[in-house]
Amino acid sequence: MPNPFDFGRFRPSVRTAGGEPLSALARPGVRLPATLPNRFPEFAHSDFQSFKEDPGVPGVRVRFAPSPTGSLHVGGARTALFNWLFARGQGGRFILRIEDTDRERSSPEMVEDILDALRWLGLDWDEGPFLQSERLDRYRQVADWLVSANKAYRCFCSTDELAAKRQAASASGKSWKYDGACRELPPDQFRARHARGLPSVVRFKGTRVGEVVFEDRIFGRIAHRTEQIEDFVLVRSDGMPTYHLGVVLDDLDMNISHVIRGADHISNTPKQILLYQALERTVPDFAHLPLILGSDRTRLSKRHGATAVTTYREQGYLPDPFCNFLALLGWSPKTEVESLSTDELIRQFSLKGVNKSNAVFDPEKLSWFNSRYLRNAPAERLLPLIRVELEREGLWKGEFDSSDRAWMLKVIDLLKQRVRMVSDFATQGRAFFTDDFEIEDKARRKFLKNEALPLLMPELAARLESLPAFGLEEVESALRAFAAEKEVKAGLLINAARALLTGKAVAPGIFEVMAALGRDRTVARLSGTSWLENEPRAGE
RNA sequence: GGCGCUAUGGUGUAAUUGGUUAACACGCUGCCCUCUCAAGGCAGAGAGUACGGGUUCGAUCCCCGUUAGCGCUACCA
Repeated sequence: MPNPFDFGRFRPSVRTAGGEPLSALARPGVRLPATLPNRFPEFAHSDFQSFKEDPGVPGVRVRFAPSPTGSLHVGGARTALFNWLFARGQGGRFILRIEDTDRERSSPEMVEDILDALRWLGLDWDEGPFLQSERLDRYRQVADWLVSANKAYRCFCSTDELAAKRQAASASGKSWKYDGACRELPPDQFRARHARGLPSVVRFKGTRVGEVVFEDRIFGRIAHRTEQIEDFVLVRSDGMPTYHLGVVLDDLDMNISHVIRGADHISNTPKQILLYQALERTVPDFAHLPLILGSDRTRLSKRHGATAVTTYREQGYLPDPFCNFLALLGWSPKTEVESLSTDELIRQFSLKGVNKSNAVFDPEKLSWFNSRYLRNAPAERLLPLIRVELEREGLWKGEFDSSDRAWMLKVIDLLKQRVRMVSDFATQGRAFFTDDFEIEDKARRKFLKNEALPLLMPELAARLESLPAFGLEEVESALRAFAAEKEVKAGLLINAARALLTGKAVAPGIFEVMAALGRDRTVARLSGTSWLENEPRAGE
């Protein structure tokens, strides 16, 4: 097995135009403040001061950091999966963090929803979930330090002012980024505005020479010139940290070794690297994952149908095939075998197998994985899942899991062959679990039109009723003998029986159905005549 | 608009220190099996690797340009 650490240790660098490392320009003697009381005593390596002295050792620590502005979608699930697979494969730690600094859009319900979805997928976390909203003091503390070290500054420009400038620029066809109006505010002006109680944000004081270069584990070398990186906001006027401050500080405090996240963050990475530099810390490894798109090659969204993981759970998809399918979006195993159990996924996953191009989400293939999994799963495993579906339909009976358990397992084995989702057991298999079912029109049209049937079926029922035993073979030979005797094709009887017994045009082999239903139910349904009365309406 | 990234059948992905009939899976078509539908078996269609140049005996692979798509360009994350 290839060693996933084979590709060497990439370190990003920031260089001036002259080529010397930017850290050489950093002001000497600047120290971080003593850390606040640790709000996360669970962290083994979270001491912001000390871990720098102890590089190398930590091992793999990765994280998934969704923001609770919506429920977990397939893109997020794939990101979580890859982090989890990497951690599990490396014997590392998988940490869950909730980025809820956007007060407007975040909600506790969504946090629960995301946790639920992750649990369902089987992606268990080792630490967390940690909420950024509980670390506010820490962000402010570090932001203050940054300001005092002249690596950030307070900006009094109002959003209106900025919007106006941006407007003006775009009106004349030019791009605009923050002009640094407050960057070198004279002390007296600063004091004056401060005294007036003007709201302000904290902006990062970026350098304007050289370029930021980093080696992405997946995309390779990525370079940005620093001049195109504006002085981004670190702390909003309401005191809440922005994403950039949040991620960097959290990844530092949580001692994250590999940042594995969506490629939509590639362009943010240089900003964050600058921040790491300003904080005088080493930078984690970055691995950006290609994005998942809808069938029209635009970013997956609601109008592409289901994007929330919970929707798939509700529709009867299973976590294992779901993860298997997700893993194949952007990653491929070394071998040609695509159907992998979660354990095999862990064993085979490597960042080296991840490609760079965006992938289109194909529900058909997901469905194939799901049906394949269902077909091969032992009935015992499926029973609890099916129970949920039957309960939802009001079809569940206690005996199914007690006195009739053996029978139930047999029925599951029968039905699982041609099912695509768990919910199909309750719909396609309804007639096995209750006598209250309808004969679908399609079955009527296909199988019940022959005029001889109203006479034949009750007679067949009588024949079956008198059978000494009601096993597969007895039933089959009885039906075939009856067909021969009446000089009709066995298929005519078989298909009519299918419609009468299951209500469906599609069902398992008819003799298996009869054996599973048992003599009484089989005879009753075949001899019943109610189907003659409800003719389907004309035109249907 | 600026900046960044990407580009192999319809979809997901393989492939070669540059040399293969460009491979596998989903989907699709036909046949077999057969009591329906799946499954399974067999056979097939579908890309000449976005386009245009270059380097080379030879390019999907290296270089340049173009195009397209996506991402970033917020006091969202």
